[in-house]
Amino acid sequence: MIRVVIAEDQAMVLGALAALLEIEGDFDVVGRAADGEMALTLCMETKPDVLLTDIEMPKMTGLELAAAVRKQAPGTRVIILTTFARAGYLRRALDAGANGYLLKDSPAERLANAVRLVHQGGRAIDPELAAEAWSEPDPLTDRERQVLRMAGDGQTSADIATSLRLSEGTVRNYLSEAISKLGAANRIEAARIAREKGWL
Amino acid sequence: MIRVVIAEDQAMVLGALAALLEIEGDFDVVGRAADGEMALTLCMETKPDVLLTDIEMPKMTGLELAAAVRKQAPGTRVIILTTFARAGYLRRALDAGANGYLLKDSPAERLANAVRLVHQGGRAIDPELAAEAWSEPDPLTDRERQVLRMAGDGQTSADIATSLRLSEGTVRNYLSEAISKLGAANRIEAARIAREKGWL
DNA sequence: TCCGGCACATGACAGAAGTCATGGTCGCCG
DNA sequence: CGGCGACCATGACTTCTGTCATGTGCCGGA
Repeated sequence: MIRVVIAEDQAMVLGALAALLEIEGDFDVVGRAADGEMALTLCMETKPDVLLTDIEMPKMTGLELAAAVRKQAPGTRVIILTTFARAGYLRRALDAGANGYLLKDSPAERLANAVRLVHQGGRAIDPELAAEAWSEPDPLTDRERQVLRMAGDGQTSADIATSLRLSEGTVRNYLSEAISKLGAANRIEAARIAREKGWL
Repeated sequence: MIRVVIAEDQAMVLGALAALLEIEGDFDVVGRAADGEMALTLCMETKPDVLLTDIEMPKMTGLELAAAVRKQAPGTRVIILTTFARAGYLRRALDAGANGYLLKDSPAERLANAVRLVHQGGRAIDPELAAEAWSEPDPLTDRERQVLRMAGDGQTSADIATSLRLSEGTVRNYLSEAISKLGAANRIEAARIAREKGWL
């Protein structure tokens, strides 16, 4: 039996994933956590073979959790399971010591196999992502990203200029460059595109 | 046996939900759909007792799907299962003829009971949401909503005016009214607020 | 060392966005 | 019928946005 802890903030999905593994017969779900801190505690108490975790959770993200588990419960191997096919996330997950990275978009059958593979010492990277990881990199500079994020929340150029202690013209210029780099027609579209690519 | 079709765009979650129901013993998952159109086709072919559907899906939203199923497969009862505790969604779901509305945040045990309840002719509204449903109603008119949605995607007033065969001034006026009704400072913030409330 | 490339920064100007006053149409109620 | 309120529609006016020309400082390669 492979002993598994699952961390996922949507209770319904958490329960469903547990059912999905238990129906296979060779998994024992020894812990369920609704946030990162609870997951870390559970991992230290139960020393599971595998931790399956979402990224976006309250209190501690799955990426922080992966790093903490690697330090404090080194026998446990970590699989990240998330909605987001963002190249940046995969890189940070591997840096944090994760042994697997799956997308919620990929078929359910893949989950059990990935857990088995990682338990045996292998790696399980979602193929959809492995390709995308080497695709177009974020073209935005730090300032452009910062300004675009604020503009996407509805702040005016003047608001942003005040917050960042810049002139209004400068802010508009960053936005203009971001708009041009992303092939957008205005700040709204630019923010939407950047968000979709995971660059904000 | 209660015959169920599930519609959910994240394949992993779809599979997990199916496992969750099948493990109970009294459900038969007769169809799985990754988008709204596929779900509608499946419902017309298999005439399930209950359709369990997400809201945000490609091609056809869960709300549109609920309305279509009510018309074209009236024997099938519909439960909406979604992440979003937005009052506007619940209201529109009930208007569309849904018999249940569950949140992915609520415990997994509740799902099976809700499906059984709805199958017996009852209603299953998530208690977290039932209270919130009677809060502030959508203040936007049809035109305002339509224009705000397009503006929120990054279209300019001129684009929108052309699409809807209006003068540019009219479009700007609708946006101005929406901005004022929502207490926003500009179209971007207005679109964000409306989206969060489930009014778009 | 000198130059080119890059990120950062600014202001002037044309064009888009937001506000306001105004008027039209429809349905509803006294 | 007449008045009222809600929604739809428009143009004039002010404010905000997006673009462009310009300039600075910093780093790495020839």
